Amino acid sequence: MIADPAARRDVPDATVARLPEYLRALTDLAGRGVASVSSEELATAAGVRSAKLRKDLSHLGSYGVRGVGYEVEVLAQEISRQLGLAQNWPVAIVGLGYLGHALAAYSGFANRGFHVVALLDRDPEVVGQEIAGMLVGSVDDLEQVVTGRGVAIGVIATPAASAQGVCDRFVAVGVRSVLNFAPCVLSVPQGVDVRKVDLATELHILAFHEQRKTDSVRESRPLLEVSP
Amino acid sequence: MIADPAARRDVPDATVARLPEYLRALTDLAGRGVASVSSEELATAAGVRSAKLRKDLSHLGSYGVRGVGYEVEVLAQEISRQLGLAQNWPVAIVGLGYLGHALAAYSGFANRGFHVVALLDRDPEVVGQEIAGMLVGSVDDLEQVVTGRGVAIGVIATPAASAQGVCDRFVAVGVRSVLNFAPCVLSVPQGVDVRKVDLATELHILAFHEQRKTDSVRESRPLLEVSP
DNA sequence: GCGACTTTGTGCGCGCGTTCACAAACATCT
DNA sequence: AGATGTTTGTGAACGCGCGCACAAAGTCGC
Repeated sequence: MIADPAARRDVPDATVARLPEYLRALTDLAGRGVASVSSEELATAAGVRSAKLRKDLSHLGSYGVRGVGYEVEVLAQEISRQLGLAQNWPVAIVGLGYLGHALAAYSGFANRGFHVVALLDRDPEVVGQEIAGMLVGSVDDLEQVVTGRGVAIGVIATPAASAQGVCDRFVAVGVRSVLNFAPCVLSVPQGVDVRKVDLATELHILAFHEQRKTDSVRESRPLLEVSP
Repeated sequence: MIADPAARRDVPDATVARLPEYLRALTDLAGRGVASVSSEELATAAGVRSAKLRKDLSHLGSYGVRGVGYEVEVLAQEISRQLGLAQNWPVAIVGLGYLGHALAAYSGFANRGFHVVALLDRDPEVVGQEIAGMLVGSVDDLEQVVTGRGVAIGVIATPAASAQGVCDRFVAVGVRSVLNFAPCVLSVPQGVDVRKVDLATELHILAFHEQRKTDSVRESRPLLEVSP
């Protein structure tokens, strides 16, 4: 068995944020039967520059061969291991509106190191329904379900008003990683990680740049002009 | 009419990315009848430090009063204007699986400066259905719909295999802002903005940190210990 | 076996973003 | 009106991350 390389700690956040994309690109290549890639090719597939990719990978250790490139399977395995996807993390989803429904049915979870072990909702109308082959439970049983099924990551897809309450209950029973889709800020004690995804935020950012584009078109006439 | 303040151009990307969150917090405060906030309070509500908030706002101009704070309505109006939300951007959503469905039904769009004007899918089974009060059209009519209804922002919620094709057709008819939910990299010509949201990516990042936590717990015994 | 070529891994400089700390500006109280 | 207190706006220092450019290390051809 190979011991952990020296470069264990200290992977920059910016690098960690890109590792999933590298892994996706590698899985894609492996699926098409590609056995080896250069940093240039992989970088293109992942939408970054090759220098950035190489520096990112160097933080994990040295898994390439100079003059050749990277073995797709080996590198995918290593990134997967570093991200901790060997463990098939048990995930619970709370709130099964349209978004929660989409998350429960998302194959990207099951296929990529995660296992949805619980669906919970407050609405008695929804509790008892079968979604994506799983029975929806009551949010009243949150503590019991989280503890019993060893949930490590909690996903909140409730309305904003309920989000903090659900989060608090997650934290109280030991969940230290929360993915929040509700449009609100969650306050958590130290040691708990919260990541937020707001669909409207992304659109707002696009709108900002779109406005700047149309503004500058109005100022200087030429259409479809590339910058000098 | 008030002329645009000097600080028009040059809003840093990092600041733009936070403006939507500030706007959400302000809208929240306004809804609760709050008329004035300090940078400290607003920063807490938005999940950032007050110094960062003030520097961000300073890029838009000077809308606060020293010794008092910011008028909620005024500031919300200004951020809204800067983000270009006065225009109610017409949005088209392609791909109405569970995720597309969720996006179409998401009230955060309609209420916050966006107007979903078209839903398109490839599956004849889905075309003709009514989703969120709107009839689903065929993706074959994409060009006609985009042009006819003046679509400015395209949302792609198709499987990865179809995403690039849809994107190319968007770009060909003049769409320069694309929001991509498909797990793949889209290549676009210069001048077109693409933002990507991958639900699995966020979970992967959480998994990485979660693994580091459990690793360090295994190394040093104490449970639920705060750092010194 | 040796030279030419290819590709990785990385040292270094630069630019952006964050944070600190404080002066300027306004309100309030006496 | 002047003193005191509060909060904004910002100059300056710091740190992180990105990109360049190259040496190191391997392959391939002869």
